[in-house]
Amino acid sequence: MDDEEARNRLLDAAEELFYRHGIQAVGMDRIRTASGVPLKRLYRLYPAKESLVSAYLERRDRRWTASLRASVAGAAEPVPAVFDWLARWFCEPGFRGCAFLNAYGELGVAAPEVVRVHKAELHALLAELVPAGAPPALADQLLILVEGATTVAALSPGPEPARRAREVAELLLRQ
Amino acid sequence: MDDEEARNRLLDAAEELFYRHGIQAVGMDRIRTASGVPLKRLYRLYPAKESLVSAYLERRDRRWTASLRASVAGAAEPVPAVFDWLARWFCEPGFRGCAFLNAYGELGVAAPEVVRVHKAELHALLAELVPAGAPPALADQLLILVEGATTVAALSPGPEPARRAREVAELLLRQ
DNA sequence: GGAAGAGGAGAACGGTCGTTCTCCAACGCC
DNA sequence: GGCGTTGGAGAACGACCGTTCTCCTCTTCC
Repeated sequence: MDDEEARNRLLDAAEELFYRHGIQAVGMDRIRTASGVPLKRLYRLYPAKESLVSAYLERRDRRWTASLRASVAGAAEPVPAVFDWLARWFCEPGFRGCAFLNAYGELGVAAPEVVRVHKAELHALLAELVPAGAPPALADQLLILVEGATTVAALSPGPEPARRAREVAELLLRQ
Repeated sequence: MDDEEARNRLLDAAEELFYRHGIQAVGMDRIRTASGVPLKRLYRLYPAKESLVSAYLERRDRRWTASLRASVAGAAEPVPAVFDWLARWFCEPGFRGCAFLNAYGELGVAAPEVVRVHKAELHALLAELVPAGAPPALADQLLILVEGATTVAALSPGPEPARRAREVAELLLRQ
């Protein structure tokens, strides 16, 4: 097992455990057990828990954003496509809301920078999708719909919040 | 200091510390110091940290819901009044999003029951406010707007998310 | 084959957690 | 005043945390 595979295993274990149970509830020893990577190597690759947490969120941010962009890129109607993508996300087993918001709620000001970066990226992505002549507040309103659907789905998973938000978004686009 | 005042001091300290720093980050000793209530009495009134956490959230739920209901009760347009109330909440110093969602994100399935109860109450309150002839999905959509505005404001406090959500809600009501 | 180094397994360390216990001062009752 | 009870202050306890260290087993190079 080379360092790259060790990193993958560590991030897989960290993502599974941190997302499901929260960050403070999961100890480094549990990540060692789940990943099979010895503690010594873990601390060589990630010198402290904080850096493992940041790496977990950064990898998740890259995958999440890339998946959403890819799904929207080929769509005839990009804004509704965002909510269709959300509906599929909400149905994934183990879905438990936005990992970045969960981390921010748990860690507050101690949350890693990538939380803010992730939300700024999402806002920028939505701003790219709105038609050229639309009012500038439209991207903000779409962001509220995306965050609201995600939050509602966190407590009662399933595609319905995304469908309801999509209806509202289509109404906004027709205005 | 009788038991009732001790309880008030404990819940004040718990609310301030748990909401600001998260639940797991705050130890019982810190609550003792902040409240001035001795550890022995703390454990007589709340036999474990878990019960103090539940009591903190339950008191917050009662105050939050009562304040929102009172503000909406006297309004000519109840639905927009919800968002005006949100705008004032988002401007309070130390605002850091919904305490119940933060607790759920941190504790997951171990979160106390009051988290679910709080969200069900909010949905029921919104369902009372929609006009009689409105489509049944309207309350769900308003809930998405409320949660979305709260979530967006958690990361960048201020009244704007509530104003943007209010515009969308008014558009929904006109449909 | 033997020396030297890397890497793994897991014990150990200091600190902090939730919770309990010890000790003592203050008070009511006779 | 003497005595039993209550409650406060804070030490103590066992468990677990993040992190480091020890020890041993392999591999590699000559």
